[in-house]
Amino acid sequence: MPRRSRSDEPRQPLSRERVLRAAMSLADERGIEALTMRELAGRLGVEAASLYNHVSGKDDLLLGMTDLAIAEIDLPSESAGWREAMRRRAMSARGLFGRHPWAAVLIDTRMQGEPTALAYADRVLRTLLRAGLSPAVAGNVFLVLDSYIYGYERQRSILARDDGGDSTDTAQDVGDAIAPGAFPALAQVAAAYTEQPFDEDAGFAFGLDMLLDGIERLLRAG
Amino acid sequence: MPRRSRSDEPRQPLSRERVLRAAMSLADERGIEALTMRELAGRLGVEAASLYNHVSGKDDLLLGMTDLAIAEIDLPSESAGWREAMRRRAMSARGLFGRHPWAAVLIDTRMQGEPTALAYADRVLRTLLRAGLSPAVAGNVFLVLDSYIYGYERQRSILARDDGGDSTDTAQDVGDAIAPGAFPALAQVAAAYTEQPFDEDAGFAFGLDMLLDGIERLLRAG
DNA sequence: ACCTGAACACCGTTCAAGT
DNA sequence: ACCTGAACACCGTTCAAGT
Repeated sequence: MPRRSRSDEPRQPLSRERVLRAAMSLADERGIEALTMRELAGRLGVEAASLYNHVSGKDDLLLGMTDLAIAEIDLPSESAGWREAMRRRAMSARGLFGRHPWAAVLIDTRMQGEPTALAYADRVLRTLLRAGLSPAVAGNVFLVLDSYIYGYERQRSILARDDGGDSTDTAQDVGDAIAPGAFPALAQVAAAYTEQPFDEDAGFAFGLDMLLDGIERLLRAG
Repeated sequence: MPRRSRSDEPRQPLSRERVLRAAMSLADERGIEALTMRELAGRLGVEAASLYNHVSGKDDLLLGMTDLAIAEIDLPSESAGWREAMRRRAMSARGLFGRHPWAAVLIDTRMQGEPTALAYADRVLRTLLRAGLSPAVAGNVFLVLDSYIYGYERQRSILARDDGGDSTDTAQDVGDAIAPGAFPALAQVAAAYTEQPFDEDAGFAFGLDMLLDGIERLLRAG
């Protein structure tokens, strides 16, 4: 018995595009671990086996989602200075993580030599080379910046996961969880964030600007 | 029919400790995705169901491994200066990732309020507070440093994964994969690393020192 | 050309039964 | 107290059969 597609939407033909978009929605709403071939097929009004006509397997599905996610990151503008370009792409990546919480993990684990990723890397490296860095240093700077951008999102999501609440709740929880006097430095920091909530965007910019300052000094020196 | 334990080792009684150690060995040798309850049980000469007498489930197993991994990171020495202490813990973490390739991912996804993790955080924060940072800034600095330390390992492992070879091979591959003239900046950087291999440790220290410089300036200013 | 139905080889986990 | 055997509810994937 064919499952009817939901509600009154006209039954559209399946396509790779539709499968990938549905997978992104499912991952957005229910988390990446809820994304199974069977669940995804159900949402599309189809059996799991049918998906294999449009993606070659789950790996290919995740790869396609990764590609679409990367495409959502702003490419650094050609005209702006390198610092503004790097800052914009960092902030744009953070926006992406907000819309698609699974994106950081998937880009980490699934990024391959897809055209979208190569084009993105080329644009970033071109900006750094034009700024005056040698090719070897430009590559290292790219690696360092991405380490921080993706690493911060991972750390942030860990801290936020402890409970569904904001950073004040997390700090409160940490403060409550530890025995009085057991971890004084940790307790002191937790107390500070209980009074004054941690600003995730400002906290990100704090480290990013340290790195950008370091690059700027490098350019002035050499 | 009971599976005999392998070779001529005397059959030791199972324990949480032995289960965790065997899980770490298995993950070291065959990768974290090869770690299944059934496979682990087989290595211990036991059925999968028996493991549940010593760990409450796979989550608990991964959590226990994470805890043991964190315990392998050197705690910053009490006597050394803050910069030396932060540098040493960063390098110690990189050594851990070399011994246990799964550690970075697991610490990212599984770290919780375990005593080992809390003790570690307390020690790091104490060092930063003594150096003269306010509690709120110390927390932010901790977050920024860990973002970079764990983020670098993730990026590094992605680049190294393309092939089993070293960075020169990766650069060669990237150079070969792209059509001539398609991604000129990327090609230029790839060419540079084909001539002169990328030094992963130096590349890590490059970004780490930028952050430490930033913290140092912060301390001097405030 | 695309979807279904049924199967396969795998998971993590539970639980009564053994010792 | 600890291990086994067998089952359960899930996975991703394959493939002959339908249309």
